[in-house]
Amino acid sequence: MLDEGGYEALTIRRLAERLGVVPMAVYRHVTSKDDLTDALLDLAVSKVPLPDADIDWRNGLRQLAHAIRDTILEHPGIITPLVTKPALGPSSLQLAEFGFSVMRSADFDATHTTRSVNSVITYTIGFAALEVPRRQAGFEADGTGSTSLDVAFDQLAPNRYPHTIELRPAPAELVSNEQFDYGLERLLDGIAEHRPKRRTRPHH
Amino acid sequence: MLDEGGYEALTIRRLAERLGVVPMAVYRHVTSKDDLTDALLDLAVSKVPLPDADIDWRNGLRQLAHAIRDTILEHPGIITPLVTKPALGPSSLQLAEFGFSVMRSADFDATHTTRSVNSVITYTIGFAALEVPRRQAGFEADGTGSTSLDVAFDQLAPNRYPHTIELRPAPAELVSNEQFDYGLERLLDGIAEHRPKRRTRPHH
DNA sequence: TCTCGTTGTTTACGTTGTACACATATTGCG
DNA sequence: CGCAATATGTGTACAACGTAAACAACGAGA
Repeated sequence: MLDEGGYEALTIRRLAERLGVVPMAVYRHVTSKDDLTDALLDLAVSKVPLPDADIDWRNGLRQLAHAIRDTILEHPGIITPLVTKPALGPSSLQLAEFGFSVMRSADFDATHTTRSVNSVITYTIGFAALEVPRRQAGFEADGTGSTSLDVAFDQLAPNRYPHTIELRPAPAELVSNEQFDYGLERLLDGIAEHRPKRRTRPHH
Repeated sequence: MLDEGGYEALTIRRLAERLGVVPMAVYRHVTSKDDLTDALLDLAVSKVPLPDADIDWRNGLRQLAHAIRDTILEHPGIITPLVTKPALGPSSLQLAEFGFSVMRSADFDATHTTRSVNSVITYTIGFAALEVPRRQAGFEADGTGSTSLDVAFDQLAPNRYPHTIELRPAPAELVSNEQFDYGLERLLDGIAEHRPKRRTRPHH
């Protein structure tokens, strides 16, 4: 139901109807809607596929970020609970654990490791969260050619938004893989700058 | 009302009561609650203070990011509509316009400019969005010493979360200025790497 | 067969957004 | 000034929501 109609489509009554049961019957299995939402959130997070454990740090974080974004885009309805709740269940921590692992293997110290992993995950969730409603609002190219964002651009006062008008980012650009990758790679670039350079390289 | 009790506290009926008026009277001024929410969102965004226009690109983007985060933290209730709606009103575009301006002045090309500004804004909103519920859930240090996240850590299986346990990020760390700044600076580092180096430097 | 825990049902309450018809207040104009 | 038109406030009503409380059917173990 979450995937089909977003979070607003998930109601106890509709869920019960789909199960061929009376609304209150649901409450024998979950203590509240909040409880149900938490479970769904953790379920979605648990479906994020982790990259191989022996991957190098940069590819590891990159693939992790892509896996997280892909999962969110497959389940757009989880965004509302995702940004409304602390969301640090076992599955979430498993994602962080993977990031910690690949960075420690690459000799990053504790501080850089925790902060970098958190930054990558935050960027990823933030991007995907903002992306979903924009996709739904039809920023993607539709047949007619002009999107709702195009219309907004046409009404901009040229003296107040000179660069925006000159650049005029294509609406589809804002929610593209390229835009996501750009920010991710710049973040990884910045993290790479602070990787400790070892003098001796023990080869086993 | 949004600032006091979050988005859930904002209801037409309570708003009407505060105005000393009957609920339906509100609908003479807004066409729907969605309409009201949009207006509040744009109002909040319009309060983000823009840095000086002649600032260098890196300080400009940094101050912009901080201003956005500060504003969100002052008005935590806007997060839900912020991530639920496309949110590209005039005020939002004004923030992007500022970013575009400082980067074009620093000789970044069109592609790097749009993508970098979007990345910084996305990271900032994402960080602040995830930060607010965590602050409310009491990740910040409370008098007793142990937070809800501490309790979660204590229950982790050591064989599945070895690095997480070893690193054991302090709960307050996750929502700190330091964590935010770290990711922001790494992103800016990465962007700086792609700044075109001019051969000739016209000194005016 | 009887008991008891698990699951489903019925009814009900309070809260939400808002449609619709009506009443009043305010403003602009001759 | 007085009247008409517009702007604003009111009363009532409805459908949908989450869920508390008491009750009924069920299946498994003794």
